[in-house]
Formats: sequence, C-alpha cells, structure tokens
Amino acid sequence: MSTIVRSEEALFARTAHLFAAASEVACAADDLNTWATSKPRPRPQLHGDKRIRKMFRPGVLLDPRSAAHLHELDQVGVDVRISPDEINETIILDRRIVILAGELVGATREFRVFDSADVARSVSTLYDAAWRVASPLRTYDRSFAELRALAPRLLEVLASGSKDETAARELNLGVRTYRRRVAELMTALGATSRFQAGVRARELGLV
Amino acid sequence: MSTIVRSEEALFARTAHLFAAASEVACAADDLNTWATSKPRPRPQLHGDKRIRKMFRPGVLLDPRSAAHLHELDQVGVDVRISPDEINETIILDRRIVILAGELVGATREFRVFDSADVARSVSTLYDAAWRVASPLRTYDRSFAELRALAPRLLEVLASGSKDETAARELNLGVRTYRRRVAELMTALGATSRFQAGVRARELGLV
DNA sequence: CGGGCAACGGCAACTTCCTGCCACACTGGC
DNA sequence: GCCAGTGTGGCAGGAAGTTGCCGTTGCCCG
Repeated sequence: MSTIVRSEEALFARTAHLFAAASEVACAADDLNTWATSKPRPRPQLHGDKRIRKMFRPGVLLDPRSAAHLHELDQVGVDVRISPDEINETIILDRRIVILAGELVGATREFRVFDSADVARSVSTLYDAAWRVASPLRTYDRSFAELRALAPRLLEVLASGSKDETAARELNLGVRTYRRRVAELMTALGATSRFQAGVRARELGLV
Repeated sequence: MSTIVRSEEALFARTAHLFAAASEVACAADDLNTWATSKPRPRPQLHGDKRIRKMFRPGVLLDPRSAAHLHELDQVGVDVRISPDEINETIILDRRIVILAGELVGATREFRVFDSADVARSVSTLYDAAWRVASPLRTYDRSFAELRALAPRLLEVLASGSKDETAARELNLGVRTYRRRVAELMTALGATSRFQAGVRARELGLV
C-alpha cells in the first residue's frame, strides 16, 4: 500500500506509465526542480478528458524561464495555479494514487507512493482546499507583473548589503514602499527572514 | 601598457607562461571560483626561489573543499593568508605585471592587465599593506575551527527562517551568543546584511 | 590555591526592520 | 466635476536584530 522510492529517476521509471494513463493529475511543488520537469519534457498531450492541475509557489514566477514554462503549460490546457502557502511536493493520480516527497537523503529525494483510496481521499481533500485559495496563473500573473519588473533591481540592492534607507533612495522609492516591495518579494519567495530570502533568491538564480 | 582581457579563458591562455616564469606571484581573491582554480590544477611546483602569496576572504574556509585546497597549497609552500577585509581580485607577477578583475559582463569577467612598473609598485604597496593585516592560514584556521564546527547548524537554522529566539534555543545557545556567532559568520562571509549573507552562503554551497 | 583568561549569557541602549494607519495624489468611469 | 479604487510615502509603535558592558563560570597555569 505504501512504497518508498529512493530517487527521482526510480520514481520516474516506476510511474511514467501511470501518468500517461491517468485521466486526472494533480500536483504541487515549490519550484520546477522536480523530476517532472528536470528532464526534456515529453510534450504534454492533453486529450479532452484529461485534467491536469499544477500548483506552485509564487517564487517560480520570478525566474523568467520557469515563468515561461508555466505559461506554456497553461497554453496547452494544464490548470496552473499559484499558491500563497508553503506546500510540500505532492502528486495525485486519478484520486487514487498519491506520491509524497519525503526527506532529502544526500542529494536525492525520497518519495512515498501510496496506492490507496483512503489516503488518496484525504490528500485530495487537502489538495482541493489549497487549490481553492490558490490563484489561477493568469490572474496571479497580472497582479504580479509589477513586482517582477522591480525584482531584479530590488534583489540587486538587497544582495549588495545596503540598508533600507540607502536602497530605497537608490531605487527612488520611499522607505515605506521599498519595504513593502521587499515584503512582497519575501512572500513570493516563501521566506520568513531576509537570510532565508537571500538563500532562496540565490537558489532560483535571481542574483 | 593596459590591456583588457574579456574572459577567464583568454586570461589563462595569455598569461599562463608568465605565471610559470614568474619568481614572485601575489594574488588576492574573494573565493576560489577563479580561473586559477576552476581548471584541473596543474600541480603547483615550487622551486626554492619562487614565492607565491595568496590572500582570501574567511568565507572560503567555510567550504570544506575550498579549505582543503587551501591547506594543500599551504603544504606545498604557498603563503596563504586570510584577509579580514573585502578585496578585489588582484594578481601581481614579479612586482611588474598587474592583473585586476573588472566588471562582470554577462557570465564572464573582464580583466585588465597592466605591464608597468609604476602601476605594479602602487598596487604592490596596497597589496603588502593588506597582506600585513591578514593572518597566516594556520593561525587563522585555529581561531576559526570553532565557528566552522558550528556553521552548518547555524546556517541551517538561519536558512530555515526561524527568528533568533527560536534558533538560539534550537542550538542550546543564549540569544546573545547566537547572535555573536551570526555576526562572526556574516563577517566571514563578508556580508553586511542577512540577506546578503544568505546569498553568499548559498553561493558557496553551504546551504 | 589564587590569578589570569576566555567564553557565555543576561541586560540595556541602540539600530534596523516591519506594519498598521492615514493623508495625499493619480486614474478611469460616470 | 465627482467618486471610487489604487498606489505612495510619512509617521508611529512595535518587533527583530546588533552591540557594548559586565558579572559568572570553568579552565589552565604558576
């Protein structure tokens, strides 16, 4: 009922056929560095009766490449939403099979695969709840455009180590507004401290 | 008298023979991601009359691989010192040829090569001054051992976004001491804000 | 044993950062 | 023009982070 898979490769090998066969796929991830997207993507083919939902953190929109990929998905009919909350990597197939990302063991991540209607029901409920509060990509993207335009310069001054006073002047912003932007950026990055924000920003290659 | 070299590769191609011939080499760098070390290193051979000085920021000692490399250099007779101050990448050959790192253009760095006794004299003076206040690797490393031992856990809690209060408890430290450690870490990373520290830490692959 | 000596951690003063509140300016629709 | 909606930035009060100071503790050495 519950199997542990030790690496992304193994998971891919083991479940690729399930993905192909599934008529409903729901997944959530913090970023795009997952097995699903790390390989040259098989062009997603959507027949009318297949529903794919994907949920991400706002941070991915800060990376132009990732953002482009998301829009591409959106284009071909995948439901893409942006979740304001932290979410663990989760995949649900046909409300039946659940895959949860687990510990990072060394460089590879472990996954737990459940083939159980009960587990699937519970997890689906949670997923749906998260899905409801998440915004559709296009909606979110519109409200996000502004921040994304400012982000590069914002990240630059942040990474340069200047203090808010200086940084705000640099960007011709009031200190208040500057901080508002920083707060938004941190939310987008899912960071609760500036240190963490720095790490995440670097992780996403934004600085 | 002054030549601009557009990339690290070009610099390497152009100056490798100078390095081989030089009897005195002095260089400074923030980290080890420089052309000198990015390639499979030609085993440095030191004949008795060749003097090599290298100066780095404390941050490099936080990365075990880099630290090991430094000690290796030290072993074969290179004078390695750790500078408490920010230093731009600088190379001086035989107090005659000076190479200064310049702007980052896209992904590659520009270098400026001077072949002038005057320039070399000035720069050498500054280099020597910085050299004097820098600590020999072994000395520094001893005083640094403690922080390095703590650093991984410190970075972990920092990167987890917890606030000092929580983090200190996590590490069984007083808040005061915790912050002392954070301050030391930031100094080691050459960071003046926690955001910057996060970026640097991630850059060095410490988180 | 007593006297440095270094690390610790509490305290306090200070700086930096965060955020709610509000007045102000700008904009688009009526 | 008027009005609602939105973004801005000052201000204030509070939270978080930074630093000097100092008493305490444990340790090494004479």
